[in-house]
Amino acid sequence: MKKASRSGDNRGVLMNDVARRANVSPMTVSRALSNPDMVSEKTRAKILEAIEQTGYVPNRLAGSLASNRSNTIGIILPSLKNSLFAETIQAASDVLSKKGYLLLIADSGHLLEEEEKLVEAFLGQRVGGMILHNTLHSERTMAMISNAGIPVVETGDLLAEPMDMSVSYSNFEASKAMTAFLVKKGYKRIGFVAMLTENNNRARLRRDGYLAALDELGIKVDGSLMIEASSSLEAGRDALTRLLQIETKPDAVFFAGDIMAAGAAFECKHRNIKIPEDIAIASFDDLAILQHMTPSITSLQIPRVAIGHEAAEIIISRIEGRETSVVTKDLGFKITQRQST
Amino acid sequence: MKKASRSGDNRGVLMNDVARRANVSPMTVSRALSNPDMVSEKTRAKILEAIEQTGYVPNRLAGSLASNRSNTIGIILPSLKNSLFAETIQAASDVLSKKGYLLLIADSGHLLEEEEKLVEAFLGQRVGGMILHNTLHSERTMAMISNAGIPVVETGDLLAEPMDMSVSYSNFEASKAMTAFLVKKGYKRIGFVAMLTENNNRARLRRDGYLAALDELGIKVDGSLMIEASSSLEAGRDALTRLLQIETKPDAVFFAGDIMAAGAAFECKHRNIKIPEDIAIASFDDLAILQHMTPSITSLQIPRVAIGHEAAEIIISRIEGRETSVVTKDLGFKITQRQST
DNA sequence: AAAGCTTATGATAGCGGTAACATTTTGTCA
DNA sequence: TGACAAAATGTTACCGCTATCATAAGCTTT
Repeated sequence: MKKASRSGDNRGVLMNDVARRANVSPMTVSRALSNPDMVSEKTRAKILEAIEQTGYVPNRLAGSLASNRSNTIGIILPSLKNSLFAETIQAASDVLSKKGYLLLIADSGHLLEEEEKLVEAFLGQRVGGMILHNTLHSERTMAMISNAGIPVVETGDLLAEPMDMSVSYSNFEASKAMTAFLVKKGYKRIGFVAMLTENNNRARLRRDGYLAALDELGIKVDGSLMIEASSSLEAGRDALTRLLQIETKPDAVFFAGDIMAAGAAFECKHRNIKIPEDIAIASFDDLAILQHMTPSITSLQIPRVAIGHEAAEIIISRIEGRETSVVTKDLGFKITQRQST
Repeated sequence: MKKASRSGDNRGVLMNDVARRANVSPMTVSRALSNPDMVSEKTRAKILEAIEQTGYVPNRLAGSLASNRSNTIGIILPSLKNSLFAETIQAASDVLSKKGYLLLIADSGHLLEEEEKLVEAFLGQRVGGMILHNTLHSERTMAMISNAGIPVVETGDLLAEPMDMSVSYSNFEASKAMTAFLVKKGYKRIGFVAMLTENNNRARLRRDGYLAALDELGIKVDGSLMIEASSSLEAGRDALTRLLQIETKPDAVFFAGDIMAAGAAFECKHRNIKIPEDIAIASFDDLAILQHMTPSITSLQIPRVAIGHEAAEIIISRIEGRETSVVTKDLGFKITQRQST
């Protein structure tokens, strides 16, 4: 269409154009935008009018470059497929956009090296801070982050020694608590369905919590009651099916991963197995469907929204210079007993 | 901690440092990174080594500013709360990150003025392209976009006259098809639960599709069979309850919004209403749970993944200069008949 | 009304890269 | 082997904005 010559390109309205129109220097325009109080009311009005008239949109790349400040925050999740992170993202996004920050999002597909690449890309983009859901990182990832000196929050699990900051709940404690809850309810053979543990520390911690609870309560662990499954309805159905095939069936199953419990419940209905009479079911997460199902399903409420919220808040605090002594913030969890146990 | 003086600040390793270490000019380093073939193999090796040693991470803000090219794409959704967009986001993200683009994400909360602000913020960030799910925009939004001259894809509905490009399916046709399907199945009084139509063109189009089908098939519309509800399980249950209270009850209900049908199915189970004997249920979306429920629920399959995929592809094509003649791409839909009808 | 402040605005020099053009090195062929 | 094109590298200016310091304008104060 148009010649692509450097000088000829219309790159749009510049701060300079606004300045000329308002009869001030570009610097004053800059101030009017980022430090309104440093500019007299009259001048500000002139400038705003000029902006309006010209349709000027400040170039934040240039701004960030010059000021060495950025208004983007990066978030890396292990996956976007599951809706699970939706609430967290939304919460973070709410807080951030309210304060004028933009959210860069990416998923690592549970791969450490992919996370590494993404961290590098985000740092290249000079994000002001990062939220990482995974708590397991490559050496280089950690080196790059510590080198960058930006605030970073890890949200996947409560960390005693985070790279920088940790905002979460304890997967171990949560899992342990639910297991103990089931034991106290009188269940004797409690099955455990873990998420895939490869590269997923949360999955391991949940499994460890289950084991710790049994151990503490003096119950012998039966390996055949423990299996792994991916996070999906199908996997949940599958897992249930498998557990029903072992010699001495479980009287309760604790699904320590996303939406698997719902899948299992569907499978029970399908097979006409009564919950909780024939088998009790408990879930780690607390998706809306779990409480709407018949019977409703006992589950652990994870502070998804709070995590997004707090992570964003804490990063902003740090970016804006408030010294946050907080390094680790435990947002807790809650067990909601429902009809399934 | 440290003095915050401009010169004193350690802003990290610069291209210059790498250049010196590799005994070349910065420009050669730049080329080695963005146009490897323009640099001799030997030099490239030296440079890569220097980069490795120094841990240099190119500043893309500076790069984008100088080259007037950006590696970020923005996506604005009406909401992140529902998981609904997860698949689309993931699909887009996959394509984009594979090609080295980063995804900026934000939600407008179904508000046109919020969308406007976000578009401005994205343009300020000089995104290379944008994906907008909403198809209704403020005047200024459209002005800004046309002015920016970047590729923009609207994905919420198939548009005859998109601002720039449209990648989607026809909400109207889909809704009409499902309604016709129910009619053909022999249902006489088909209830319709719409999403909230305010600021939501898709909601209106779906309603219009329902009306058009009835009209075409010579069925009189009964206003009492049409209600609006927000997108949630609760709202679905509620809607069903309301429809069961009218004098002449519907024998089928078409839920034209996200997850409402699942809510309705739960409510039926709760009230011991048989599906499809007492009432048939059809859903607009096709979430995994719908096919796992008992009975499984007839629904419309929306090309969520394809939309994200294609939208991203087409934007990249345009950014990279390939002239895409495509303006509107219809990805279609599919009705999956299940036990509920 | 001049001195002494505070407040508002301007001039200048980068931020860290890349485009465009200039120059050097290398390779090729008569 | 000299001439010349192609390939590799360097030089310079500038992308659009902001930090910093300098200057001008407004306000007290006595």
